[in-house]
Amino acid sequence: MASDCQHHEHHVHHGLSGAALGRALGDAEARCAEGRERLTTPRRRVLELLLGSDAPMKAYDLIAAFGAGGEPAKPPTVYRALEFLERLGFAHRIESLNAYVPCRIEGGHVAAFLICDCCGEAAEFQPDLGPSMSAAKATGYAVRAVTLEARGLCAACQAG
Amino acid sequence: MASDCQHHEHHVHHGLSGAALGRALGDAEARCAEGRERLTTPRRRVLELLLGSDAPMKAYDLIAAFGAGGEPAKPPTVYRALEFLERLGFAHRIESLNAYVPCRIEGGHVAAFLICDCCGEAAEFQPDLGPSMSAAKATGYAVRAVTLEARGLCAACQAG
DNA sequence: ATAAATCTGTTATGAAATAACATAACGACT
DNA sequence: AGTCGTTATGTTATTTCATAACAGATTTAT
Repeated sequence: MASDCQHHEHHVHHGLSGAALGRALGDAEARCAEGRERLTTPRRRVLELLLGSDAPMKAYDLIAAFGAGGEPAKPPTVYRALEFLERLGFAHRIESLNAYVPCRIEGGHVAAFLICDCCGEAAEFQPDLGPSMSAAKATGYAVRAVTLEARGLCAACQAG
Repeated sequence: MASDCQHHEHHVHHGLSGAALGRALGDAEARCAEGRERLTTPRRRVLELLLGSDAPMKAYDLIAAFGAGGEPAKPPTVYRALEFLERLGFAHRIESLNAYVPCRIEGGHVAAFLICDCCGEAAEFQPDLGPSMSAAKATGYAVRAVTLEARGLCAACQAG
């Protein structure tokens, strides 16, 4: 997390738990089945950890939290799971944080984030990239993926 | 660099040398003087390496290339210089590559890049972020900095 | 059943970045 | 010129992030 702030009371907590978490995992399972992909144990576990978190998680946070009894995972276990989750659109990597979040937006989309430098929250949103990318088209580039990360202060942290 | 391609003949080479490099360094020196900042020896050397390169450079590329006689720099030397160059707008970090480029656009601006996954070229351009960021405004975020990185294939690598 | 493909477990290593503290250079002021 | 506060550098060590390589297990299709 960034430079921890004092406004956490004001913050929406994104982490899922209980039935909501179960439903999200079930949805993921179903979407895997459609695509002939397998939500195996380590993949499911990493997704569960991401969905349960209120903030982006670092790879080594996931590694430490992986085991039910507190035993850490080996790094490749988690990195492979993250690779899978990203490929299927269940998770996104936030480059400027070296951290990961579960996807919170339905449907195929460009991932874009508003990241609070004070409390560490990362809010996913859907940018309208049409105008930005028309400049790119002119150069002849064939764009495959776009990363957009905006750093600043969330409403709660500005207020505090 | 990415998965090196065979089309390098088609590519524009961005690296400066000779008089052009000298002019660019002189400009930087002048801009520093205006802002009461100092383009010291290690800072100047790192900027020189970036300006002379045809592609984004990794920090450890810079570390290895730093010494005139082939002696590497110590990591903090280069990381501090990069921090300075970014702060003054002389260089940009490309998050999705862990690499750095000299700034190639005049005036204060948002840095955005088109990155070729084949040849490793990174073209800086000026995005129109108005529409994308109106969504952000609605959430109450105060945005301080924006990173936009588009991955794909440049014109030359599509052709080849 | 068996082959091909995919996924996992494990060891080890490589790459990227920073912490901490000592020393040196600069700028402003008297 | 001296000296004080500030800014920059030098150096050692460590931390953080990520992947290579290969053996073994599991799944899927035939």
